Amino acid sequence: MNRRGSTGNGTTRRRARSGPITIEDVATKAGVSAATVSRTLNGNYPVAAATRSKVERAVRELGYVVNAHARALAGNTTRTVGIVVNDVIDPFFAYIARGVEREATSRGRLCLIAATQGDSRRELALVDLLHEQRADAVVLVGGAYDDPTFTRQMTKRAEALAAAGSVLVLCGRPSLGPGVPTVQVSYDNEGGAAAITDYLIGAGHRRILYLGGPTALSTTAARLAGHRRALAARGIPVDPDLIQTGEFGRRFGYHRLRELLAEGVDATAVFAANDMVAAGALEALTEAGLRVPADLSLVGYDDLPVAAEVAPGLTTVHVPLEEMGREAVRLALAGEDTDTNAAPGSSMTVGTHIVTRASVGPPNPDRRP
Amino acid sequence: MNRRGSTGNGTTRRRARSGPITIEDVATKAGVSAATVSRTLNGNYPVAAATRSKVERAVRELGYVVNAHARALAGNTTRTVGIVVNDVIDPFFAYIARGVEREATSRGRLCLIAATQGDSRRELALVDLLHEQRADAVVLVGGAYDDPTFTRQMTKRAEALAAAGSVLVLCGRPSLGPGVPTVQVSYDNEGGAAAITDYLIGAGHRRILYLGGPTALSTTAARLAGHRRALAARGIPVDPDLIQTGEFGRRFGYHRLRELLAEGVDATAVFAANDMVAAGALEALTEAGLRVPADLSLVGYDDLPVAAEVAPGLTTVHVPLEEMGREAVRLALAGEDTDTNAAPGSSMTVGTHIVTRASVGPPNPDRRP
DNA sequence: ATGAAAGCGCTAACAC
DNA sequence: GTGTTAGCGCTTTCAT
Repeated sequence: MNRRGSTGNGTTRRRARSGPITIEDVATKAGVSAATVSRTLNGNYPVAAATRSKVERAVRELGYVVNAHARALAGNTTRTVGIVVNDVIDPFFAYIARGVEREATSRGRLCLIAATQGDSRRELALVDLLHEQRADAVVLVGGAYDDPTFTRQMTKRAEALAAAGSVLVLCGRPSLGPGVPTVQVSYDNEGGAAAITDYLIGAGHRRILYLGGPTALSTTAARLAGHRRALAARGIPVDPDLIQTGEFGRRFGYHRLRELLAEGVDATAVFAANDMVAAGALEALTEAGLRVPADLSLVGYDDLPVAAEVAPGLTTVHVPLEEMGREAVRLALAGEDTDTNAAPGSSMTVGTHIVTRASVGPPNPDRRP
Repeated sequence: MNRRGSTGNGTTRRRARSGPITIEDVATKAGVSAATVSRTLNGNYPVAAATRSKVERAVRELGYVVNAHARALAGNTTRTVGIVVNDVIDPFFAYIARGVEREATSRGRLCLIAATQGDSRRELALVDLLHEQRADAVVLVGGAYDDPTFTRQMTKRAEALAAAGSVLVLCGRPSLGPGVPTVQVSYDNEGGAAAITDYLIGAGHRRILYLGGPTALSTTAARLAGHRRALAARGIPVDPDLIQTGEFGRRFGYHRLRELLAEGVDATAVFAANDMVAAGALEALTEAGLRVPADLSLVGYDDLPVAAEVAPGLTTVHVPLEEMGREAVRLALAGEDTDTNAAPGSSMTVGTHIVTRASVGPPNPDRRP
C-alpha cells in the first residue's frame, strides 16, 4: 500500500515515478503549468483554444483521470450526496432512492448509498460515515423509531453536518425538533390515512380493520391517528380489536389476516398500513375464498407498483416517492451557489391523493366469516 | 465557497479559525501532535492508554469527524466501492446492489451507486466518475449491448482502473475479451435456459413461445441460445414465429402476449425471458380466460419475488442475485491486504437451478386460442 | 510512545 | 491567458 518512497533517490529525474498519473504529468506533457490544466479541465476560466487542445490531447494520451479526493480537499466541494435507507430492495425506499440518485446525477453528483437494515445504531454510524465523506447532503429516509436517546444523537449529527456546511435531510420522517438544522421533505401521513378511511366510510363501511405497520414507528402512529380522526369525525367508535399493527411486509399482511379470519374477525373492510401488507392481505382473503371487493373491501397506502399489479387493483393513497427524493436533494442543494450551501430550515410537503382502483365496494352484510 | 483567506491577518492567533474542525484542533486540545491523534484514531499503532483517552475526549468534545478525502489523499485508500446499475427500482439490479452494499458495509466501506437508465454512454461516463472517486472496485451489473465500439471503450476503462490499483467487476455480464483486466462473476444464462426449456419439453410441450428480452442484449442472446440448444437436443425444430423478443418489463409481457393471443398463436407453453415478463404474460393469459397451467404452461427466469407472489406461483430459474453482488466485492477486494488490491483475472460462476412452483403442467391440446 | 516534517494531487489567490 | 505559490487535512517516514 505504500507508494511513497524513492522520490529523492539518485536515479534520473525523468520517468522516475511510475505511480498514478497526476495533473503534473499532464502539465509536463502539454508544456503548461498544472494550474492551466486545472483551468482547462474545470472550464470555469478562460483558456486559449490552442492551450486547451494541447491539454486535452495530453489528458487523452496519458489516460488521466482527476482525483476527486484531491479536488475535494483543495476545492472544498465533494460533488456527492448521501442517502440512508432501510433496505435497497424495499420499493418504498427504492423509489425515493431513485429520485435522489437521478437528481444528484443530473447535478453532476454521485450518490453514496447505505442501508441500515432497520438498525437505528447503524443509522447513526452511517450518517457519520457519510459525514466523513463530506457529502454535500445526507438524506435520511423513512420512519424513525420514536426514541428520545436516538433523537438526541441524531440531532447531534444534524448539527455537526450543518457546522460542516452540509445538511441532514429528513425525507418522509418526523422532525428532530424545532431549531435542529435540517431540511425536511414530508407527505401527509395523517391526512392521507384520514382521507382513505373516510373514503371507506363513504362507501358504507363502519367496521374497518387497520392492519400492519410497526407500532413503534412514527409512520404508523401518524397513519393510525388519521384513521382514528376520520372515524371520530363520522362518529364511529374505535374498536381496539380492529387495530392490528405489527409489521410492514407482505408476509405480515398474509399471516395476520389469515389468523384474524380464522378467529372470525368482524369487519367489512381492511385498511392495510401499506400496499405490501395489502398484497399479503389480499392473498389471505383469496385463499379464504373471500372476494374483493364483493365480500370485503381492501385499501393500501403508498401506491407502490404492486398496488396496480394485483387483481383486483388496490385503491390506495398515492405518495410521490421519487419526487420526494428529487425534492430532497433540490432543497438541500438550493443554496449551493451562494455562500453557504446548506439551507437548513427549509421544508416542503408533497401532496398525496387517493388512487381509485377496484378493491373497494359497499359492505357485504352476508359474508360469513 | 471560499473559506481560505485571512490566515495571516493581524488578529490574535487563537480562535482565528472558525472553519471545520481538523485533526490539528484535536491535537492542540489534547496536548499532543497530529500524528498521535491520527495513530489513536486508526488504532494501528501503539499509543499510551492515557494519551488515547485524552485524544478521545478531545474528539468527542470537539465533535471531530475525520475528513475522508484528506485521508484518501494521504493514505491512498478510499474505502468505497462503486456500483453501476440500470435502474435502482428493478429488482434484478436491486438484489445485486443489496449484495454489493452489504458486503461493502461489512468491510467498512461505503457504496457509491449510479444508474444508467439503460444508456451505454452514461454507463461509460459513470465508470469514469467512479474512477475519479478512486473507488476500490467498480461493479458493473447486467447485460451489455453487444457493440464493438462500446466494448473497446469499456476495455479502456478497465485498463485505466487496473492501472490505478482498482478493478472493474463484471457482474452477470459478458467478458470484454481475453486479457482485459477485469474480475467476473457470472451465472449460466445459457445453461439455465436450456434446463428450463428441457423441463417444459419433459412435461410434454413441443410448441414453446419464447417471450421478451431486448434482442441486442447479451443476456437475451445467451438465454435464447440455451433455449434453442435444448430444443435441438430433443430434435424439436425451432419455429421463428415462436421467438418473440422485445423488452424485459411486465408491460411488454402483457401487451405482446395479448397481441399474440389475439392472433391465435399456436403454443402450449410460454418461456418468458424473465419473471417480470412472465408476470405480464400471466396477466394477459388470465384476462383471456386462459388458466395456467391447465390451458397453458408458463415459466420465467431469475426467481424474483414476483415469481412467488403471483398466482399460480411461477416455475422459474433461480439466480442468486444478492450472492453475486457479495461475491463481486469479495473477489474484487480479495487482494486488498496484499501489495496490489486488484485481483484481475479472477472469476467465478454461481450456480442456478430450477424452482418448481405451480405454473407448469402437461400441454392442453384442446385449448382454443 | 511521541513529535517534526514531508508530501498525497489538486485548486485558488496573486502576480505578470 | 498563464505561471507561481500556498495551502486543503491527513498519514507516514524518520528521529528521538
